[in-house]
Amino acid sequence: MRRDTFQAIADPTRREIINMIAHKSLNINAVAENFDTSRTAIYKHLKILTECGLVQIKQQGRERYCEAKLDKLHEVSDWVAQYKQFWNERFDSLENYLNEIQAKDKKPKNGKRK
Amino acid sequence: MRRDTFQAIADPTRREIINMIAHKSLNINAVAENFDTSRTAIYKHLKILTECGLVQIKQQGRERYCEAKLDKLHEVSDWVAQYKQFWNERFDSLENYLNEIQAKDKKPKNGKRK
DNA sequence: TAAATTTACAACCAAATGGTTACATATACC
DNA sequence: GGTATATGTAACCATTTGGTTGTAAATTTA
Repeated sequence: MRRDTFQAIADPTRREIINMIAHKSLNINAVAENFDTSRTAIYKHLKILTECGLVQIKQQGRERYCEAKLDKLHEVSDWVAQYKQFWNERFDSLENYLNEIQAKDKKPKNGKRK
Repeated sequence: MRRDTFQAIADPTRREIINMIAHKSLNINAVAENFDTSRTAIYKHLKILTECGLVQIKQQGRERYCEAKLDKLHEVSDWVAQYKQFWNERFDSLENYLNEIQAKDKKPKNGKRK
């Protein structure tokens, strides 16, 4: 079974879980309470997320706190960033701005040719 | 059946297809030749990608050319960007750099408080 | 027109996915 | 100790996924 970051965030429930615990660690029951599926179903999502390294679970008494470890999301960010030229709006204008600034600032030898 | 951008790019074969045709449109057979699975399997991936709006197919004689339409990837970019603070390295330094530049350049009224 | 090429798609299949219920275990609380 | 709470997990199920083979249709090309 595939277990990578892309597959992990493909499921909307898992994206919600990430969103939920990114702000504040929650124990497993607390996470599950925010959904109308069973605790077991959420537990399985959490297991997938831990297996992918996006969530870390820390025991505290009888509770397990789910903590978001989102470093791996940079893989997704990197992959998508390759194609930012294709939806050039916001991001593109940010980059253009940066390029302009750099041009003014640093006087690079050659222009924007790759 | 779910059919969204996140699910579309969850499959590594589909990510490869996107990569392949982002540079240059290819007809369906040409895409399939780059994989060791059947043409039918690739055809199905292409169907999913078109249903998600990431690929557009244009007929040209008996051939269909697959063209990448990657605008929708900004959904993924946006979602991931929320969490960039969590893997602060490269991206973070880019942003810091931009912030510094802006600070020098524009003298903003208030700092980085959101 | 006949043959080759390119695509569409039906029918089928094994495995993965996302869910359930039921039960076991571990810890906290009285 | 006994009970309540929090978690782990087995067993099961329907659907989706990603693949296959086989066949049909459309378009060139000879």
